[in-house]
Amino acid sequence: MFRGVHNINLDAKGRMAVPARYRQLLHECNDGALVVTIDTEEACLMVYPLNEWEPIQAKLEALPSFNPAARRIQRLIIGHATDIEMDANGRLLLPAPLREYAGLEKKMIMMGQGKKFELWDEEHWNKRRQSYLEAMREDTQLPEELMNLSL
Amino acid sequence: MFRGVHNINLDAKGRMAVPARYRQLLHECNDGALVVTIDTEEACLMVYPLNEWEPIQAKLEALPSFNPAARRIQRLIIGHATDIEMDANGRLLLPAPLREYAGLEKKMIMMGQGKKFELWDEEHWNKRRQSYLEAMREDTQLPEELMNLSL
DNA sequence: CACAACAACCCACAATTACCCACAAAACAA
DNA sequence: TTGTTTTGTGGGTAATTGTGGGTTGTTGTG
Repeated sequence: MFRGVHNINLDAKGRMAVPARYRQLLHECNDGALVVTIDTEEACLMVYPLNEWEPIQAKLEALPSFNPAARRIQRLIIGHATDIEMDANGRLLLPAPLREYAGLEKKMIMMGQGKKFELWDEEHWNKRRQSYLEAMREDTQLPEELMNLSL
Repeated sequence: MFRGVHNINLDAKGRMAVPARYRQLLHECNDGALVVTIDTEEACLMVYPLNEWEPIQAKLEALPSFNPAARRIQRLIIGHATDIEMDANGRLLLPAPLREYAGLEKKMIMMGQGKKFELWDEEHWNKRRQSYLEAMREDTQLPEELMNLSL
């Protein structure tokens, strides 16, 4: 289970150093094999350990082929999903097309989200966080499921 | 299971280099034998390993012969399906008529989609991707199967 | 039968990537 | 503090991969 934020720098080759505390964990469960893909609603990337990813891909593939919305999601999410591995130094090389999608250049944010990580451009995340906070304070109309949530 | 995007260049003879990571996989399961055909909804091509293709063709052939829509699909999909093989350098020669159908000239996209690959003209895919993303961000009315999907 | 068009095969070079090593910076211990 | 270990960063090099094109063989056409 991943959680927490980390400020990470991308180097000139597009590599990011995974925080040391996660390295052993990632090596243990999949020998460092991960899958990175795009988030379709936000300009950010999602990173899954391989074993967490596989059932997701299976579910997406099972969607009906002639449903346009399903095809759209398959093309976007499976289409962008790329296998990556940590190198000997605990770094991940993020594919150029995905870096471009999320606007990742140097300063970025790595955020634990349960079974996956999210990667954001730092500046973009700061703005988005701000707008999320504002939305929370205005929104009186939360969905049912949330109204009953007790933190 | 195929996934991920790759930028590929077609050479003057209409050949594309398969990304190295897939070559061994393709050789192992069918000795590099593939089937390429058209996608009827989009100007793109679909490439199947031979063993994945065969049940699909069988299913299409089983459709009722007197149903005009079925005949249409059979003619389009089976009609355009062509056997191809990787050459010694891991390249595929794409048949000229299919290249023309998908508007493939030089810069193209190869996209893993589960049991198959899709081939797109780069520019065409970029436009399509953009429209997919816009649809994702607007669509409030997703089909049932998708509403409950948790990624 | 001769020719043209095309496809298969081969080789060689260019470009890119993966792997490795070395150092800098930070964290921790004594 | 000072020394020691861990973590983060940069970049060189060798190996792999991508690209172009020449030559030979095959197929179809006039």
